[in-house]
Amino acid sequence: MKIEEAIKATGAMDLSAKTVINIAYTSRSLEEPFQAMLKEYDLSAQQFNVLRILRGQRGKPANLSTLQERMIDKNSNTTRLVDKLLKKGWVLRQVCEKNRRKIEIFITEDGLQLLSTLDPIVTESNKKSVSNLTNSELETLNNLLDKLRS
Amino acid sequence: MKIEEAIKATGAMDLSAKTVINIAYTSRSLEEPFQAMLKEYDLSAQQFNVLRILRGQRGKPANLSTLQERMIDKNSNTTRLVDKLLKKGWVLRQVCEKNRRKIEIFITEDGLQLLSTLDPIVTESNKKSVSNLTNSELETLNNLLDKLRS
DNA sequence: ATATTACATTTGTACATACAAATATTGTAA
DNA sequence: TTACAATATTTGTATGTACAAATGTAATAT
Repeated sequence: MKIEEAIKATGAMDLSAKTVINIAYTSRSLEEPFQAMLKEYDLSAQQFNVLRILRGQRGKPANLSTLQERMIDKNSNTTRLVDKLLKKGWVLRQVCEKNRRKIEIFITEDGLQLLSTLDPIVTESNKKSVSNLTNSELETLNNLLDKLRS
Repeated sequence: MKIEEAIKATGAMDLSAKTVINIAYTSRSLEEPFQAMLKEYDLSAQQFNVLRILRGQRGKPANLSTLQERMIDKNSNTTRLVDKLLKKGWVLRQVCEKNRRKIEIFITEDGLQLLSTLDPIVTESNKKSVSNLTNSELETLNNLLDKLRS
């Protein structure tokens, strides 16, 4: 469905506005079902994002600023986000010995286990999300988005 | 910048995952400065979205379910969102005479005035957001996003 | 050594969001 | 006409988010 119909726009939209809205709208339409799925595992999208970043560290700890830097949705309250993960036993938190201002955050075995359970579900969800486009179209789309941000 | 670099991914990402993340990431990168701009006018992105939908009604009232349906970010609490706009004098709310379950919401003159002030700023912001792409690329991008959602 | 500045995180506060339950109104069927 | 289901919105509660101020630590200059 064309974006104008999707949002039931009244008048003609200029190309820039249309594109900006299309990106936001498409993003939301993908996130909604994904977040609903995560919720069954007591995870928010942000928490999931943090767990994946921690797994990507392969044993190396991450501190809060690293997490913030890499998160898709930047948010000043990474502390409380990590609190939630800690309470559920999916991460560990300890003061860095070399620089006691820093906090080192690790993913736990339970956290890794949870991600393993989610991996196939997430892969399937992603595949389904983009199944209307061919690989070549997906490559084009990624290139355009990369260029748009550059 | 390629999305893998932007989020500092460790391993290779499959095309579906990459695309889904690219859309979310790009969307956020456009929203952040836009929301910061709106904030100077004491508006959230959602509130702005509602005001524009109401203007699009050209005098015809909208009820809550219409608003919800058309909003980019679906949200079950349109009531409270409208409360905020009401408190700032940008919308009016009255019970529908024909069906007293329904609430009719209108944009006020002040609300229209605010949007008029914002129009050129928003247009400029949108133009700047997508200035790295040619018109032809923008058309392609919109088509791909439309197709992805279809 | 002491003061100053920068850094990293936490906390307070206000606001936003999600979802379920409650309320009120309308339409329909027995 | 009463009861019941459907519709539209509001409210309660829990959780999430944004930003400024506070805290604690480290590095640098005086």
